[in-house]
Amino acid sequence: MNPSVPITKRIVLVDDHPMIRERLVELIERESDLEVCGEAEDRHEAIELIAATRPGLAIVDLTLKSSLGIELIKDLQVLHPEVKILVVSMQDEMTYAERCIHAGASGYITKQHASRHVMQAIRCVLGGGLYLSEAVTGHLVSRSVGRQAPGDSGLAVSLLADRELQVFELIGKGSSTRHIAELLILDVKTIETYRARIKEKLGLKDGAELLQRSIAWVHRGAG
Amino acid sequence: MNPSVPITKRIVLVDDHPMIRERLVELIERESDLEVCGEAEDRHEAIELIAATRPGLAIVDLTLKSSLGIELIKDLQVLHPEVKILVVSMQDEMTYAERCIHAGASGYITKQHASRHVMQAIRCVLGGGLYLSEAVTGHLVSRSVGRQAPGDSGLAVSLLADRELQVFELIGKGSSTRHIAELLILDVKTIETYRARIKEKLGLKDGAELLQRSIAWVHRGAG
DNA sequence: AGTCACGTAGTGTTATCCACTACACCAGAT
DNA sequence: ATCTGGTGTAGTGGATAACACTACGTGACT
Repeated sequence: MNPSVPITKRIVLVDDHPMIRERLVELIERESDLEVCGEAEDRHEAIELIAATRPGLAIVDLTLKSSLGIELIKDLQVLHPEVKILVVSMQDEMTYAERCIHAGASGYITKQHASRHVMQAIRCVLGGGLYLSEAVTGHLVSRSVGRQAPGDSGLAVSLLADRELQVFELIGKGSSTRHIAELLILDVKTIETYRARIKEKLGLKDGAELLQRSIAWVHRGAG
Repeated sequence: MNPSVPITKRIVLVDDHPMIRERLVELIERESDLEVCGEAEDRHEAIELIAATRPGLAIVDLTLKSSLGIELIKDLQVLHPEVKILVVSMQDEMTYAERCIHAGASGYITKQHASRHVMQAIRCVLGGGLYLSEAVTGHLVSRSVGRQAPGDSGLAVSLLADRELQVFELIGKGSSTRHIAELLILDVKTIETYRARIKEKLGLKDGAELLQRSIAWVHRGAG
């Protein structure tokens, strides 16, 4: 590890927006010790490319055309656990960041950030660190004070009791409290209690946050 | 109009993704007869900037933070009808393209397209033309040729007015009525009216159905 | 044998939804 | 040149749903 002869780190880009890729290529190639060794537009391409090139880092967009980015992250985690993953997403929702990290990513940054933050994130992740933008860290830290060990389950959703989870899922599908009550043959008041307990356990502020979380949960395949 | 001494065309960029802006700046500055005379991240900034600089073209992202893209186009159409507008959007839905053109844009291209298409679009619009990517034109043409029978619906969602669609999308993302009102800087009562009109147009019975439909729409377009 | 999480439900207050109305504006149709 | 209809905006008043808080039996773990 002689600093005067640094090893060139190889990076692949997975994003279906050419302009973003082009910009990333430029940023990366400008650094003498980094290079882009390939680009992919979807999950399939990405997996082949990474198998072929064995890069040190994959920069992945969350919202690929045909496939969910998060699935790609999980795949890569299994297939190539040594490849670091940095998520560059359009979404600023914390929900996504949490899921990505849990799925195995080492960094999450949104496209709202300037390129110098992106470079920072790349460096950080390549150096073995975990990169999260401030907004997100605040949220995550406050919820994982216990800093659970690797096995952890991570997702707060696993804190939910069975009935709570059922209700959570139904909320995410857009069912009203009344409808859920009828479905489960319970009093509306009982469902309200569940809602409250879920919000408490997941640290959610109001019904809207609960709704958003549950939608995300239902639509990005459970953990 | 001596071709050997072309007038430099001035362009403003309105997009909340710095990386996209950076890439566009690069592409544009590379052309000798074009220049970027300013950048904005939201509607307000954009309007001030355009009033101040009077560019020949504004390149506008549809999905600004608070999803006011279309409103911006309408504003500009009224305030500065001489400024051409090219929409560069993440959405490939034709619904949007159609609306944008109607609102006064002269071009619509998605970020999925390579930069050379973007340049083409810029040239086309600056030259006084209308630019649409193939997929979209096909759709528009087929629609203006007769089609549109009563049962049609094609997409019921296309019955919605612009504001209604905005609200519909925000509902699908789990935002509360209050939150939507704040985002769009409107009275809660106004949003309630939109909810009612959406329900009517889409034939939905209650809020839960509205919620479900909007979630489905947001999380897998069309339907 | 006592705490603790869970499933269930009640009370009272506050916020939201809903049905209806209003009105200005613009675009097409008559 | 006027009428009609869609759109963007907002209000009123009554019906519903959400929220905060409390309650209690049951089983589990310590």
